[in-house]
Amino acid sequence: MSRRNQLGDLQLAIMRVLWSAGEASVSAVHRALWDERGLAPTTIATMLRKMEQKGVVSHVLEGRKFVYRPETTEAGVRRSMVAQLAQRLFGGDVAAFVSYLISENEIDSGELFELEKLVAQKGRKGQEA
Amino acid sequence: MSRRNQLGDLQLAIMRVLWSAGEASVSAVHRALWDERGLAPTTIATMLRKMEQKGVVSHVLEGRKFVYRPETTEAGVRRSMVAQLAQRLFGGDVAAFVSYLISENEIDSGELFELEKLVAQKGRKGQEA
DNA sequence: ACTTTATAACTACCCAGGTAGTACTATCGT
DNA sequence: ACGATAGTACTACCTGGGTAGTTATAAAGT
Repeated sequence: MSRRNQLGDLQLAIMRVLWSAGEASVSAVHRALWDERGLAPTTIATMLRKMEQKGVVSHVLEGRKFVYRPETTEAGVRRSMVAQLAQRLFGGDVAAFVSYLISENEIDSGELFELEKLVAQKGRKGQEA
Repeated sequence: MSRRNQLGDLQLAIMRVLWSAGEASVSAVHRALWDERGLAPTTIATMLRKMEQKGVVSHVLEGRKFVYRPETTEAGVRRSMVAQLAQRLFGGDVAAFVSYLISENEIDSGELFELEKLVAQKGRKGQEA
């Protein structure tokens, strides 16, 4: 569940297409990313092949084209990638990570209010257990 | 301030040594990381050379050995790396990032209490402005 | 049937992180 | 003076992300 879910930038972009579409052919992915990246179709195809070897997508043959499906969830990828950064930067201490984010970044007060509620809620849940 | 501060795992480990010691020779870094990694001294030396080309460290000749100094701060590196992940995963929305972290990860209630204070404090500061 | 066109496979690069051996040089101990 | 030691430089290799050309194949149009 770990190394597998560490994705590069292009891989993430491709996964986003697959997650939102459910499944997509190479050319569909290519079209979806064309404006944002302008890559050659073969680049997309190569990347998808590499990603399949890695296990994050799979394909089925449909007519004469490959239709790719995601084999990992967005939540899982987020979890792994965040965990890895937390590990790298804060020795895995997520709370330290969060407090760093709050203190070092500009978060507007509306967002902070939402966070306050979220933290309070979580806090109560923690108390129950 | 961007690509430069994206560091790999070993690079981060080396930087931590330099940050905490202020400066260190190759062999000092090697010794400091020996238990944790067991790498060859030449590996450390090579990495430091690569890091110097990148601009994150510099060296001065002291006697017959190179003494390396960090040329970037821990805060800067954290900022860049967190920003990059926030970009990759949440389109740069740090608040979304934080709320994700709080909701999806196990943070114990003591830590949450601290966070609550921190958020409240930040909230007040935001109100003033 | 023959050409265009779509699709996939293979191959090849580049870059950066990571790992380390080998070669050279200077210094140090005897 | 000479061999061991310490230190750097150079070179090489592996991996994975990223990018794409070239080639093979199959389908589809005329």
